[in-house]
Amino acid sequence: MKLSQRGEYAVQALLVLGICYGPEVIRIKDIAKQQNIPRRFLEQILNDLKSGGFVQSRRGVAGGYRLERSPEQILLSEIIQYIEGPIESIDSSNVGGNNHNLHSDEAAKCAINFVMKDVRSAIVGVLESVTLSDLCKRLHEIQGSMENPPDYSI
Amino acid sequence: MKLSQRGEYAVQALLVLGICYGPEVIRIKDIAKQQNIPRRFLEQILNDLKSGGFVQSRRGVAGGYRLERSPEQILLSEIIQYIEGPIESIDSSNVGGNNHNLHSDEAAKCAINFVMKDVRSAIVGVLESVTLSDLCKRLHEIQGSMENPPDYSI
DNA sequence: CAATACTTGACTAACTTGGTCGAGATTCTA
DNA sequence: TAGAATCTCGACCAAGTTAGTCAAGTATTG
Repeated sequence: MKLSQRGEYAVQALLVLGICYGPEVIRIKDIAKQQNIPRRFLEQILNDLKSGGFVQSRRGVAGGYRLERSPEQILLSEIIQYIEGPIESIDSSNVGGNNHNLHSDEAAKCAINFVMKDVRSAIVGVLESVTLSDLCKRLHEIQGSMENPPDYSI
Repeated sequence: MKLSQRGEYAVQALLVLGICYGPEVIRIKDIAKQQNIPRRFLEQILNDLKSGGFVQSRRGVAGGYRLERSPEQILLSEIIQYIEGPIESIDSSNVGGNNHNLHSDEAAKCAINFVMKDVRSAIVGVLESVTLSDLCKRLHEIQGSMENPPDYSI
């Protein structure tokens, strides 16, 4: 279970916007530079995040992006499921209901699906428990530990 | 979170071998037919499962495959992690230890990794709780519900 | 008007996935 | 011992996905 590059970049970008959350807008260029993301690629991603209702944009010379909602209101599960596609696939065919007339391969697939459904629930459970705000706090902690670098001098 | 076709076929094949677990050996051809898996592709997969220590093979005219261990001793997590690659990626760089001298993109990736690590643990947790034997039982249940098909006659 | 920044969609190179194929090695049976 | 059945090994291939680039356009500000 690994995020695609696209997915990781998306969360990184939202993290930056989350940290700087406010009425002002932040330029693609700055996010790209700070997070070391290819600029043109990030354009695509932010555009996509806009369609997904995660960010707003402003065009023109003082343009840029900001979050559409506050970081507390954005679940990591939403972001990732939007960018990477739904984790909880809605197939659920032959699960829990009538399992009649299944060929033996279908029966096997069905048995496997049973546990994969649990796996997906577990994933979503973890991701739903984390907001963008939580991630921002975590980032602050990590950066906090950088503010007091170990003193190796005598 | 979805199994690759390869992964699903692998579990299906092991399920068949699990159901028929015993000293005798089962032919690729039969597994392929029963589970509707492309024969040549299944050859690859079973060969791979052999390298992974999941199955034994016998060559020659009465050849075939059987499980290397009993179904109770095979965890679903082992199978899937072997076929699909490790879920619990061992990177864990910058996790829990010294987070000094991280560039801001590294700090962000680190924060993200923190929660992805939880996700992976959750996945492995579910998969470790299921043995091949459990899956076989589940399959029996599903097939059991086929033995008494609904009677639509008057 | 010029500069800046987002917008849109086409394009591409590299990689992965799902699968096929041929030739060989091994083993059983007649 | 020949031949048939079966696994073994590695090359090959088509289609799809991923990561990323590019060009031309639109909107906004100074």
